[in-house]
Amino acid sequence: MSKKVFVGLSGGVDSSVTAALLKQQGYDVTGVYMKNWSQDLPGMVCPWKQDYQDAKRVAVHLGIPFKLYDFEKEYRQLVVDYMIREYRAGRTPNPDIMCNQEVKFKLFLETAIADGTDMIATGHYARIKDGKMFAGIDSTKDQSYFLYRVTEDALKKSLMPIGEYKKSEVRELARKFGLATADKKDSQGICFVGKVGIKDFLLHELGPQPHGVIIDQHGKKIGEHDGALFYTIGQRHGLQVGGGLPFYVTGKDMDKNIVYVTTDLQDDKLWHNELKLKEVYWINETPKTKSELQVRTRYRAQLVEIKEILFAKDGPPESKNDDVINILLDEDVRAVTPGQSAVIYDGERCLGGGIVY
RNA sequence: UGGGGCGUAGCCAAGCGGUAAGGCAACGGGUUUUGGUCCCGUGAUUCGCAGGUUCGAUCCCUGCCGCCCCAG
Repeated sequence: MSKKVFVGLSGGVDSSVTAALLKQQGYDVTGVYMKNWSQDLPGMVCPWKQDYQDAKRVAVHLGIPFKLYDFEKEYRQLVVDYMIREYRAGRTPNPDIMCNQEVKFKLFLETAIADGTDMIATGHYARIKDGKMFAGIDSTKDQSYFLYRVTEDALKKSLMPIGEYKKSEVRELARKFGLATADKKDSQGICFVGKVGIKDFLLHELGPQPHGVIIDQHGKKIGEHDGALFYTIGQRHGLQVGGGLPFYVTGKDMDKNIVYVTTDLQDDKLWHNELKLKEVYWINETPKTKSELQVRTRYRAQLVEIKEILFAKDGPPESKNDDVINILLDEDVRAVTPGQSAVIYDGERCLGGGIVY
């Protein structure tokens, strides 16, 4: 009897092709639409119904069973609340990483297993071999960055067939399979916030924030902001201040409600050759200190060579000793941002990573 | 109320007699399963105001208004 696999169908091309490929490979495939968010937001109608229908259409076309898992409550709690909490603390979270860690590869996996499947599958551009994770073949679409907090155990029960293909090939396959989603535009932005934009979403959730001052590299006040929590390190637009050169955010003081900026692209405050990470997670074994490793500080960014990893004894007060590390780099990296993730690679292999603090 | 300088789009800023550069911001679009970055596109019938000289003025002259600096 063939292996049972539940494929997360989002209504997009990638997951559609994932299901088609697995079926072609002889798996006993079931399509599952995860309903994580359905609420309309000011200026945007939530596309979940459309996505659900597209997912169902694909399932029907492929002749596979189709299910709906309603995770709205959990998603709100695990992903959205986390995101809001982080922004309030002045950090810049990555909700999609949290979504993969807590929802797709934990809640969905557990629910699906309990529902009788052997494995799950998703339309991620990454490769899994023996519980190890590797970058997708298409380096321009590689999504392993978003998956570094998925456990080895979960990976062993997961399939990501799309990781073996380039995006253009996936589109081609979709057409070949006759999938309705073949030419559907790629989704972007946080899945649920979508077109609205993070600032509008936070404004909607938290209401107007106290305004404060914007101070440049010379200590001079150059304008006012409408809430420090809306701004992130490295950010250029949205400050509403002009004149001469563009301003980039270099830091924030949440207590004083100050946003610091600079016009100097070489400003020391914009560049770092050391990363302090907390909540460090290794997918498999903990690597040796001085191996030849690389790190990525944002999605699709170039890998940067690591000079040394120091397993720190002290970290931020709330963290345990063994999940804090310092990474020394060979070159400077721009706009290292607290709350964001730094993901560690050994070439194509994704080893794990941590959260900048 | 002696001397000097300046007033060009929301901001910075070139032009100094020939029919308004550029940058920032903003807005629109593109890239992107986080935030951000990045790329492309869009602005003044008009140059503080009022007169004058000239074929023609943002550029020259006069007056007024506003601002800055030095000196009292």
